[in-house]
Amino acid sequence: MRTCHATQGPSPMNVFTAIEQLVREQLAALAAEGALPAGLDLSAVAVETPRDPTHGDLATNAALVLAKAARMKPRDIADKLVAKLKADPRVTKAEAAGPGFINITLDVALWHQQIVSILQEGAGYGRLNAGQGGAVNVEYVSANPTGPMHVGHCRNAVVGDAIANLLAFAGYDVTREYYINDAGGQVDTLARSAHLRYREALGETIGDIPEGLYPGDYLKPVGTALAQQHGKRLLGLAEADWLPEVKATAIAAMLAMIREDLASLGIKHDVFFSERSLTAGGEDRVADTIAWLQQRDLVYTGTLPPPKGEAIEDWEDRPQTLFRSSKFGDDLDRALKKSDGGYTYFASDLAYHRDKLKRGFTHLVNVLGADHSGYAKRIKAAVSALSEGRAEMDVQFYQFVKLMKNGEPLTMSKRSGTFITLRDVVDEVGRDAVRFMMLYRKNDAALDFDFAKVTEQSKDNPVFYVQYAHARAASVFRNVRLSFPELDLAAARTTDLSSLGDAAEIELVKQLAAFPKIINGAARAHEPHRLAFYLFDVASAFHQLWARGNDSPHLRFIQPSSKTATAARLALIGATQQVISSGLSVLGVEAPQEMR
RNA sequence: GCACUCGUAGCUCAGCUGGAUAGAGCGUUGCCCUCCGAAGGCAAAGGUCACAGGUUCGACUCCUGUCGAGUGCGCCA
Repeated sequence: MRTCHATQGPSPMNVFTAIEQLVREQLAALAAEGALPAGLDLSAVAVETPRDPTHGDLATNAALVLAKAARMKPRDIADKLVAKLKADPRVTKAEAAGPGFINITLDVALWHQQIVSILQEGAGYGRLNAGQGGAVNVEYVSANPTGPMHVGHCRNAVVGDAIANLLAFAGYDVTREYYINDAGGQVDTLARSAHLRYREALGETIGDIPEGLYPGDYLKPVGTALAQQHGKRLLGLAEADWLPEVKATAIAAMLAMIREDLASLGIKHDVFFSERSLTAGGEDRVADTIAWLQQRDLVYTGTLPPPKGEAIEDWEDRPQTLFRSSKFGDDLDRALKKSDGGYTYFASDLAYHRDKLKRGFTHLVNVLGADHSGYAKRIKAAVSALSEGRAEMDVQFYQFVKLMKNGEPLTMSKRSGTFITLRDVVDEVGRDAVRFMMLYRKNDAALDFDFAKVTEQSKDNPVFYVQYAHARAASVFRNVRLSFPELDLAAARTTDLSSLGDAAEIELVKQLAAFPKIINGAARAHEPHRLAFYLFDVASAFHQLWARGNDSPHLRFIQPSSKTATAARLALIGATQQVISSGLSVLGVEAPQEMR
């Protein structure tokens, strides 16, 4: 996929893209002169900030990556390119170094322009139009509607929501979707559990909840509601007669609860898709899907070998309806029908994903817990078959969250119904802290979530560190009115920035200039944690610059003796605030003006 | 047995499409508030990137194997 940093607006500029473009232009010029072979693949040519600041502002690997295809020594290419780059007025220094890197030092005015561009673009800075090719569907949470959400769902919810935000920010047309598993045996169990609470609400003593039913207190209100609605009418009915009604009521109640839980995290899905709807209303879209696959010879009747691991006691070697998923990279073909004749979960999922494709999505993202990792190949195979190779499916897995308190693990017991709900966590530590902590880790890394640490307001807790940078910046804008009542962000936007030149100031601008690159990479990889770590780095650069003012008064932001210097620094601070607030909003975290 | 994910500082973790001397926080040691918010900053110490091969100008990153951890393996969802 091509990287794309295209932006809207009058003439916004990004240092990275501008210099990358310059490098490509000069490589093309060299090719035109015959100094380089024509038709070289430039896709691997990159411009990045070198780790060692003595290597200049930017570096390109162009000579290194082109050497082989061009059949030239890296240093020879580098020398030719250096000569070209030096001729550009924006470049003050260019030299070949190491194995063939080209280190570039830029006119400081370019960094100043970067600040102006960020302020010009405002909330649009960092937005891309990388996704103009197609619509993307992000399916996340999809918890069974059998109870309140717990911490495991929490990570799913936050990661999925951040991926959706990220893709939207990168220019994709995003739909956030929740698949309701309301067709299987678990919702029947829910209905039976609710029926028990119904009898309880009518005065019956029910004693211990039988093994296999859901014991949680959260079903008591459902029982009460059923009693109010139906009186004793349901008591006389056979299970087959009361079950559908009770089930519908219970599922609706559970979904309402789940929506509230999600809302407490600031999450709202666009579509709630019911599994049951696939086979309701006189149609059977699962059968339709199987028939569609059958026409393409992707379904057959056969037997599967028994699993090699632990022996299955009631293994029965029977012929069954199978989907040829092994033809699309899966290890085995997969069953579509159960021995009782009903569809498997996977069969429904095939129909569901066919529906997604029919709705025009070309990119599908699914967020699942690590316990479903075995499902990935299967569903990818399904999408590949159903879209005939035209849509791509990515499954993001996350590891489980270990809840801790002061270093001690908190155990949850489903039996007793005393698990820790998502709501408990949000109520105790707050939405922002929960969201940031869930995102401050790679998805597939295990996460210890310590209540004590997450509520602590210190550097140990990256949420506050980043938010504090934003609040500190806001306080400068409040304070500046004392010295220069007429100075504000609008005034700073058009000011002369030539007074900015300290290494710490330019370092911060470099960080800010990388924002669109970070968005692009994180969106493409579906890895929101990259953005969280980036924001930590921006905050760090800002705090460092701030602290420089302690020892060097001339670096303080507010310079009572110089209005232009103060205005220039306000521009830098304003740009920093913009990046932090935009980035945090993608993560779904507030950017506070004040944190006292 | 097979598949997926992972193994980086004492601890918890980053490391972008393969780039230059592998980074951060915590913890440890020593510093910095008469001064824009110290919820902050500076410095020191701390590494066989699990192990062994391979690919190449170059490997924490890609390939193979070994060891170790987690997850899963018709008809649950």
